[in-house]
Amino acid sequence: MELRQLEYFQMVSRLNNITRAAERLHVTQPSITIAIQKLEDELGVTLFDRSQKQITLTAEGQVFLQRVENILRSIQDAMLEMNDYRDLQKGSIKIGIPPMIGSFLFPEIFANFKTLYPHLELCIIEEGSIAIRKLLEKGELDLGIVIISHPSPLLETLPITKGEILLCLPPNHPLVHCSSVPFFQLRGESFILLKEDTYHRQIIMEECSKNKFTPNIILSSSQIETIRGLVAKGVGISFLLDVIARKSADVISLPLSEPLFIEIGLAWKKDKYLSKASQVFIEFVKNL
Amino acid sequence: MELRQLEYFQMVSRLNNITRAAERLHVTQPSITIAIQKLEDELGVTLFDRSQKQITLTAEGQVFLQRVENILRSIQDAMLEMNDYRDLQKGSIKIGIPPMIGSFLFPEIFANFKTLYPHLELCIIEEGSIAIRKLLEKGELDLGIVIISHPSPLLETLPITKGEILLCLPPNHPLVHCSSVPFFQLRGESFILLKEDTYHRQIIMEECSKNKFTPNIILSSSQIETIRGLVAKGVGISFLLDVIARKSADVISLPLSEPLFIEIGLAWKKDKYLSKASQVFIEFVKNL
DNA sequence: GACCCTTACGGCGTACGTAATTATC
DNA sequence: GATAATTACGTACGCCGTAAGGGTC
Repeated sequence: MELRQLEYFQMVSRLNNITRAAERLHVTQPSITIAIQKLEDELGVTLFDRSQKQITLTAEGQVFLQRVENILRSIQDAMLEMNDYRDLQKGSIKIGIPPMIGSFLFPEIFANFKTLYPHLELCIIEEGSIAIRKLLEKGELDLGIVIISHPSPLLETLPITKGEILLCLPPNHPLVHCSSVPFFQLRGESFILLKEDTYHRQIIMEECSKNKFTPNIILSSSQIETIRGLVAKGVGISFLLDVIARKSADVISLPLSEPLFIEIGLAWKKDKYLSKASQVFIEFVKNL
Repeated sequence: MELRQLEYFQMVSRLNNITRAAERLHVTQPSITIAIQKLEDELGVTLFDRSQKQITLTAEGQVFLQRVENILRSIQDAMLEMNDYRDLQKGSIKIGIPPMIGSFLFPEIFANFKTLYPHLELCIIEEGSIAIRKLLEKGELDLGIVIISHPSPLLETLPITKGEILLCLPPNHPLVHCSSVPFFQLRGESFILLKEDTYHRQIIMEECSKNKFTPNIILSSSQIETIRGLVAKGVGISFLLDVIARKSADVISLPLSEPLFIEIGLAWKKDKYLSKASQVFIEFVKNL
């Protein structure tokens, strides 16, 4: 059985005339005669009554026509849907966003992208940056926003922006009047950090070990807003990205004497197939 | 787009492996590679991720697979249905007919059915009603005419008609002038019965045991005509269905004092696939 | 190096078109 | 005799199989 035969059959059924059907389909009418004969042979039924000059569907032919109309419509639908994907009328991107970065960078990117590509769905996975990297490497995410200072051989990256990690203090903290703070001075402080699965935390921990002390971590959260609240209340100190810290009126943020810069970027698995939608997103980010 | 491409696509999707798919489909694997490439070209989307050693469906591919599974199933269905019709044109029904019932009921049904469905062949298996029931339950018959007073959990039944079992006597028998005969009066008679594999015989035997005697069976036959001849010659007495007995001029038939009724019907195996032809026959009998 | 997919190429089947034939009104 | 379907036949396109080439683990 061939689709062509079904299409011929459908047209002949509609027109009750092989010659007209042939004209419509831009083939000669013997082609249609043969095609339908073969179809009938294969099915083992007579689809058309040829006893009159004008051929008409038999009872079996009518039943088969119903089926064929359905089948051809389904195929049409499937092709149209694929066209939609091709033309980006459809498609979804699974993208991982870590809390620190997602909270300031993503809303902006997201809004702009959606106005350009309203049909594309962005499926957001909120995880720590280390978890996101693992998911990317496993191929379970299409894209992720990560700190690209720790490059992975499995991932392709595209820088988006840079940020500085600032020390965040309660307003009544003795250090608030310094213009910058050396890291070792934080030795005795209570630290409030992001959860273990983030590079942000890893960076702070590395600084501590460089300065030969183990931080007193009194709390870990993955919610920026929680951390900020705790710092404001004087529970402890923390570290936020500059863009976030600046928006926080109730905490004081200061640069470190040896400033900590991080580079933020988009990442995806090398050599993995990227859906058209993901490719478009990468292009979009490139042109920011 | 070609059906072959869709079939290849489906198999590759299922196995995630072109080589295996090629083996299953009895083609070489380049054929599949090419077919799928062309499909992707036509659709304008990438269906498979070929970056790993093992190819896997892309997001678009997964969507397309759903569609394709549907389409191929529809086509399969359409072909199966046409096969059913083909069987209607060339097909045959294996139907079991017991002697007593077949001899009066079947000729009439058969003749009418044949005029309506001249293409259908009715293949008649003549066996006793018990044997027919067993063949039905084994699935070796499509349909059977049986006495449905003894229902079977494996069989579906459709009542056709009822009949009364009449006592048949030679014209010179002392009981012929009675209007009805009590069964116990037959104690000393010579019985001529149908063979062991019939319910008809079983019913008579049950009556005997109810009346506490063992019949003197001098002969068993499966031929109604033989039985009738023997009764006419005065060899013994027998029992025939009313419709048959009435047509027999050379024997006298009388009702029993406690009349024996049987219900006759069409039966077929539950849950067994019924060919279109058999379905048509059942419908035909329903509308008698 | 083993496995798997893709590319290259030649043969063959077959679907198509042209032309002739048959059938119906 | 006109219209329409079928049959007959030669061509040409395209699918398939064989063989070689590139990737990945």
